[in-house]
Amino acid sequence: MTSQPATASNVPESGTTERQRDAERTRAEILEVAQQEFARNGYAGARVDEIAARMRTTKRMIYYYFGSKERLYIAVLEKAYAEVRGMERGIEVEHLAPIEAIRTLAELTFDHHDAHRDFIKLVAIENIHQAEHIRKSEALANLGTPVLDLIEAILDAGMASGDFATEADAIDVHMLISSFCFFRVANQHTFGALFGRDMAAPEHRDRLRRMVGEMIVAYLRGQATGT
Amino acid sequence: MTSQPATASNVPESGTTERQRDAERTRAEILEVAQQEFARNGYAGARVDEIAARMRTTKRMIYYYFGSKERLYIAVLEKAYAEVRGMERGIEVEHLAPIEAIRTLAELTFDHHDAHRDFIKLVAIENIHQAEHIRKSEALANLGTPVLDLIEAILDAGMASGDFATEADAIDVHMLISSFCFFRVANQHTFGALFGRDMAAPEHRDRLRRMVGEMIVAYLRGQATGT
DNA sequence: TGTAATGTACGAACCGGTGAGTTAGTTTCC
DNA sequence: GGAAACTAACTCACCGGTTCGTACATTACA
Repeated sequence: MTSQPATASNVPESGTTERQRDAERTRAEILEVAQQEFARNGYAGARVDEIAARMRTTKRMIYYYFGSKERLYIAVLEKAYAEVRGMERGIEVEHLAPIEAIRTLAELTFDHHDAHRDFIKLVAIENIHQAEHIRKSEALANLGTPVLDLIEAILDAGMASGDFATEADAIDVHMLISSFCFFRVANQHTFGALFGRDMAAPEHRDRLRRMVGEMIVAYLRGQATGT
Repeated sequence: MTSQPATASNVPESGTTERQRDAERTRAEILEVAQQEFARNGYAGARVDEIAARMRTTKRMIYYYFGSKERLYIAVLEKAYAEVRGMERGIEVEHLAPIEAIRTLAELTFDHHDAHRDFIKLVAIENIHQAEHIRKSEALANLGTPVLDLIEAILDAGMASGDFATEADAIDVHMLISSFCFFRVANQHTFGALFGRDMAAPEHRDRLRRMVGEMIVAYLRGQATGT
């Protein structure tokens, strides 16, 4: 049996020794490097030796802390999703009118995707594997997202004020926004190769950022004139 | 040196012997199985032995026909993209009014993504590898797409008739439509695991199909009332 | 002193790729 | 028409590097 490290939880407790804090730092460093390696090469393509080579630690320590390549990968996923949740909880749009609220939410989602390329790649990789690893993690299965409540509130306010005419579901709206932001980052390489347009370039990025906001606003206003 | 097969081109010529047609069939079968294997497991995760095991041919023959794992993968990509182009050329919406034309195009794109899961996965995989294989293929680099002309025409007609108020770029519009359709299929597993909603289930699929049409129409009509 | 952390070296399966020879369809030549 | 020559298509056995994972000894710390 492989022994497990002392700190089972990710939260550093108050009564920790210097030794434990060192170990926690090593753990975090492994996760950092592993995230890059997995994002760059996929699960099967990632090399444990390569992760070890890019750090001070040895491969032995990776197995000491995480037990297996798969558990390391799951730990990377959990950390990445935790960061996303944290970011989502930081969004503050309650003070805005519904139209501006949803537009701002869309643009912040856009920025968030733009700033977290590795996370996007991990999600894409995980989907290729049919989310089998996410399902193995109790920390991630059926997690939901804080933004959903936010969207729900904006939608309700918009319908009440008459700004929105389209009866929409919060998850659908979340998907509509996410899909655009996700696609631009995730598919930038094939898109660039096929259409000769680099969607990550500043001028395109800014235009597409405005576009996602206008798109969601136009959709929710909807029903302007009948078909 | 490894010898190359007789048929350098993919197009079966008229003066082919039965032997060559047999070989062509074997080639096609390899591509079919390889597409599944690559789509299921990614490039690094795919096993040449596994592809061989699922057919009558041996691994040696795969190397005889395609030379290397990478060239086989590229051949799979080329075939998949060729099918997409063929489908896109089949779209007929010129007889429709702009609004209905763009809505129909969006819904057909939706259907197409829904019906070609393997292709979606290949694109996702290729993007993880930063499209390095697509760039290695002369057949695929800077290819463009027939739909772009179609969208361009619809956009022009819509602006001329006054149905559309939003000045939009054809590539942007294509991306707006594609991103939604792509995301629903590509990310269905993580989305399902996180939100407990199976976007591939019939009831959701039908609603989302309508949604993509309404979204693009709403966006192009746009500018209903100022901010 | 006991336990957590770490270094070293290695095992064993896996996996992409190949050398070399064989079978059988096609063409050539009389 | 048919034997001989040619070669594309195919089989079999095998290699060598890679890669995840671990056994075991050792060190540093509480």
